[in-house]
Amino acid sequence: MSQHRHPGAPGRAGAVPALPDLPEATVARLPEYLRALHNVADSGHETVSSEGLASAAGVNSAKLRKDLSHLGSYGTRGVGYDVALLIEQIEYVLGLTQRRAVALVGVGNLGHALAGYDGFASRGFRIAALLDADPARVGEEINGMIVRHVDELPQVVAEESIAIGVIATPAGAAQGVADQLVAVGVTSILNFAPCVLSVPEGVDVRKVDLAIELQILSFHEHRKASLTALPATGGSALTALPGGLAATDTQEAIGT
Amino acid sequence: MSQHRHPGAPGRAGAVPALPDLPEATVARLPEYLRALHNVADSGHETVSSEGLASAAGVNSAKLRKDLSHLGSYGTRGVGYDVALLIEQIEYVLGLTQRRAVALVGVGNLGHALAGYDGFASRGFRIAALLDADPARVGEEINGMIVRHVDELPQVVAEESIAIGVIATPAGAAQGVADQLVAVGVTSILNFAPCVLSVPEGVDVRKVDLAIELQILSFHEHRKASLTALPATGGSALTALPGGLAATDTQEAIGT
DNA sequence: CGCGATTTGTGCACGTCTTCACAAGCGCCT
DNA sequence: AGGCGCTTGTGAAGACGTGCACAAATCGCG
Repeated sequence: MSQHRHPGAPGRAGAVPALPDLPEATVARLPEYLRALHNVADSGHETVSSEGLASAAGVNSAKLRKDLSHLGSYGTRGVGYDVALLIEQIEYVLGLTQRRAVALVGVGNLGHALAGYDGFASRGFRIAALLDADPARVGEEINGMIVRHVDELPQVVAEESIAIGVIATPAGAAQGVADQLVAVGVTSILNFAPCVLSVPEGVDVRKVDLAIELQILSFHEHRKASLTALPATGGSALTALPGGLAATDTQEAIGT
Repeated sequence: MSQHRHPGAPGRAGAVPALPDLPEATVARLPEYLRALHNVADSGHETVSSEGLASAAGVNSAKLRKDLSHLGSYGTRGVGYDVALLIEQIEYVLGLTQRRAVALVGVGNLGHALAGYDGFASRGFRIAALLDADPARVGEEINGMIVRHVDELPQVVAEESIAIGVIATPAGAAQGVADQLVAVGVTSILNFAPCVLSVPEGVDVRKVDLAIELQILSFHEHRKASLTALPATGGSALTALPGGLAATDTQEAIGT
């Protein structure tokens, strides 16, 4: 392993240099590494150690090294990782070498915000279409784009070669929209509606539920409260939490 | 074990009936079960089997049973789970018996949408304060609430006894806001800014990064494309994905 | 040219999560 | 009252993810 030759990234023509099938946990962390790497690059460093990158990404350095090793990584012992090269590698693996077009269905409260979110544009995506089922919303202009009716999905997807759909409708409408998306060839869905989607095999769904995140935090609050209520000496239950707002993980000190 | 007596939920006075410390993976799924249970309740069923609830929540029934067993669960063999009782139990464990107040910092694009998101209100939370650092935004009314300046945090937190903060600022401002939140006694943070927060021990942080979710989907798209490109017979690469938009997981057929 | 400082890549052990498979328990019907 | 079918709760096995600790590799310096 690790003869110094780049297996896939640079010659980005035919693609298909046999993507290694990474552990899901690793895949989920690669985007975070990518973001951290861009920060490091912006701060002028050409290389970064696993330690430095790990703390910038909020993980343990051993985990980071193992993750990177899975993609046949590009580090140099005694030196660290070449920032530019690693960015290129991760972007390649994540399929971000070309900007991906996504369709956003549901331009309500949340959809509106997503349509205007520039974090998508800066991280490899292009919102290529806004769609809604409500005729009252069709025609509205958001962020320079016109909202079209969801029934135009077939044309829209064909025009823009869209493979990813984002659902930001109410829960009741989500399954229907998912079916429509699948029917026109979308194979990845990001679902913001609080419901389970059922899709054919081969279609990937990820779900983001804002209330669930809060509920998980609520559990920990509850547990913390029930612990500080009994134990002996501690004192300073809910109201205290005195000074020390200092660091714990220390992500500063990146390259150097 | 499992003598039929409710360890904690009903007598909701003194609390502290020794929360069992659940596996994190279980905690992360409880909110989904809760949502599914409300659906079941709305459809009129009084009991539900692990199979039924599991498919409504999009998980495997063995996993659901084990999860519920961790909280000393309330099922009856041969019958299933009492829907109302289970709802009460899970809400208790998640600390949702009283509505929790949260402070939302950052009323930009995304923050605006979060402020108007009714999913919070209906799932046990109350947005008790909107804050922003930009003087131009202070005073604005959103959804019946007035935006206050972030420096008023100490008063706001005291007034409303807030323990959870939501950060929806740009990445650059997030760490500063987190420090401020921690300083006034907030012990749980939901972070929408694309950056790592460093906080003292005892403070919980959960992160939601919308672009990361898309990048994970992008990886799977890339992999699917690189697989359908080579293999022999398949054909129908990107453009096809013919009919069959049918079900796979089938979450319908809930109780019955 | 060799040596020491540094940092990656990884074998191994450990812990957590998932899944299977089945005994124990419950209600209903005869 | 007894038996039968259904469903929970759980032990045990397996899969997966994590973190330690160290050998291998590279650089820079004397």
